[in-house]
Amino acid sequence: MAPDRRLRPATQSDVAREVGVSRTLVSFAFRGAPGVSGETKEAIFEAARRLGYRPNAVAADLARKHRSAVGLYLMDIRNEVYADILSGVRMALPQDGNRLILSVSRSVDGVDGGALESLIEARVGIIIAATLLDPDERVLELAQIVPLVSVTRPVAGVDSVYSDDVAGARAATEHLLSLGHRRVAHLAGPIYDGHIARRQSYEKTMRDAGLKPQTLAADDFTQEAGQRAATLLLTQAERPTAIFTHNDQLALGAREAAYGLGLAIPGDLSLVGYDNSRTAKLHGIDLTSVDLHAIALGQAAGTIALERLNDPEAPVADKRLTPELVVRDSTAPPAP
Amino acid sequence: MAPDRRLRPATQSDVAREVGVSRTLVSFAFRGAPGVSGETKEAIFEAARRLGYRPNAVAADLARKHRSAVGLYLMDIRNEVYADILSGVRMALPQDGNRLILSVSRSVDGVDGGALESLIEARVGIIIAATLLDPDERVLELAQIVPLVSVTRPVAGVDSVYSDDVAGARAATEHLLSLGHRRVAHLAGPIYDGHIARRQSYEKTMRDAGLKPQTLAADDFTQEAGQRAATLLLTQAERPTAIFTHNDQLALGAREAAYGLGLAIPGDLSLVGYDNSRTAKLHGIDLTSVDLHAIALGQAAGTIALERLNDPEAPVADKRLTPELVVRDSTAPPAP
DNA sequence: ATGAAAGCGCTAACAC
DNA sequence: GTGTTAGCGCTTTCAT
Repeated sequence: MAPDRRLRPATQSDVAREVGVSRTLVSFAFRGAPGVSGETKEAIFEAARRLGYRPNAVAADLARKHRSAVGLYLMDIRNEVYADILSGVRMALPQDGNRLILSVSRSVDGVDGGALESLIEARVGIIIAATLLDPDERVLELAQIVPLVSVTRPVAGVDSVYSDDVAGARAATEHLLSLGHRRVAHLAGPIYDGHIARRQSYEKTMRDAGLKPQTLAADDFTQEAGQRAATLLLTQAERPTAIFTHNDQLALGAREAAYGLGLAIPGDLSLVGYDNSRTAKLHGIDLTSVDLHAIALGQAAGTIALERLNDPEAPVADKRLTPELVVRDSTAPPAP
Repeated sequence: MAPDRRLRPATQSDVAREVGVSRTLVSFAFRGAPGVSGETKEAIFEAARRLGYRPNAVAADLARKHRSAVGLYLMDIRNEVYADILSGVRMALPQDGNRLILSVSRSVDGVDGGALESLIEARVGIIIAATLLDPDERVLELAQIVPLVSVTRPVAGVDSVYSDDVAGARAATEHLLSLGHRRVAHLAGPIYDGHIARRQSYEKTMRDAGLKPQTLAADDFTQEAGQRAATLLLTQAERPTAIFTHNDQLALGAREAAYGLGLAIPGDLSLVGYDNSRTAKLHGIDLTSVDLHAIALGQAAGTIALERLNDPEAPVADKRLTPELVVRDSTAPPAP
């Protein structure tokens, strides 16, 4: 039967007392610091095991006046992109050493739950945030409180890792235009200052082609919101022959809306998403989508976070990756 | 310009000095403890705001010898079920008060990253774990180190909240049998002691009907693993006319495998998943699936966690919810 | 209503 | 190689 650690977890003092040495040695032993004889070390580990001692990383950070935990903020746990970013971040962090504390904003009910706040209170040393929706000034303020790496969105003066949304949205829009579409609509996410590059790039591309952009903002980033908004878009007098959406979830919603109205894809409506999620690849879905290389994004963010942790004075990082349009069967020339 | 808190975040002492009172009063004020005059309180909050003081929840926990953070372990961030559980847990936790620290096991690459371990090191007061794959004894050991609530899986002697997998798997299997299928296969997840109720229930249901069960374990819980395993299943001499899978991701993989082999669903193959995920509901996917009410599961777990935190001596909770089979177009009678 | 002092589990000089 | 001591930011008796 294991010792009952529930009442009072063993501490370094307990281990020290058990072995008959000072707390310092126990501390040194556990951190692999030099200056502990092999024998003592053995004895310490032995006693620690027996007592069920586990280092208290939190107290250690407090004493060290140095926060080793990295906080990862994810905007939307239901979006695969964020799972990929998490994966990437993990790859970049050393196996042990840095603890990773997660915090997600909206999960299904749109409840924020003070996700960022909880990271700050947990006293992480740095926050990797994907995706921040706040205005730039607010992000800068946050970065003042705790070092921040902004992922998927560039913020001047703050370490940023992102995909070139301008290029991605342009590629998507041009793909539709090159197929012969003229009434190409854009289904945007909710309006947030920091998240409008795709929309702007779409609108510019349309105007450059001499066409009138039509953007509709959904009230959320979810499939349901996409369905609601797309229904509006598709029941207009002159409905668009193609829709480019801010993300795949919105595209899937638009897809449901189209089928609900009896429209075929790509026969009556071409559809381009953004994220290149796993669902987009399914047989029968075959959604044309822009891949933003989320795993690479996460990896870069993790690396930058580590550097920032080690050197607060390092120059601000600004890393931009190039997205890639993946063409599938949801896009085709418009019906004649 | 905001004060630069990066160099040294303001502490209670700073605030106390600023106001000209003792640290104790600042502490009292921030916790709403009685015994601080209205005026002093005002002055303290004012100074705190000016200095950009933020309470250090971690240090507070240390001093209080009481851990207020609740840790949430999620097995698979790419599975919607876990996003729903997170939502439910959040609903149950009071807005402020308890910090929620997340930790996920496999994200995309199967890297564990010591997810549970990191929760323990973060010194959470209780861990809500969904889904633990370890054998019962190991779970009991863990629960010794820190109170644990097991979600989606019952463990004797440990607070548990789960869905009735036996009933769910039976309903799924019986549905296929009632359609007239006789060669019904089961695509299970990787073999873990704690996660075999669905498989066992399927096998029992088959035998009770006088049929021979055929179970194949995928090497992961992912769509890719499902596709690999299902390809094996479907290229046998006598291929099954129906497959019941451990979860929706495996079902989606089986779906890809079927299409890859030129088989129609449900014409040549009936398919039943588990989770009733959003993808299952998509037009063109229409996957028959078992809903385990993940949000309710999370809510119950959160409630139980709070109770356990307040009363370590409370009787062990065992809460079982009833799942529900949702029939869609992926199931039909077998071809004659 | 307010403050002094001890202590939470740990690290980090600095002695010996 | 080992021990002493003074914190880290906070809570909590116990005085005043």
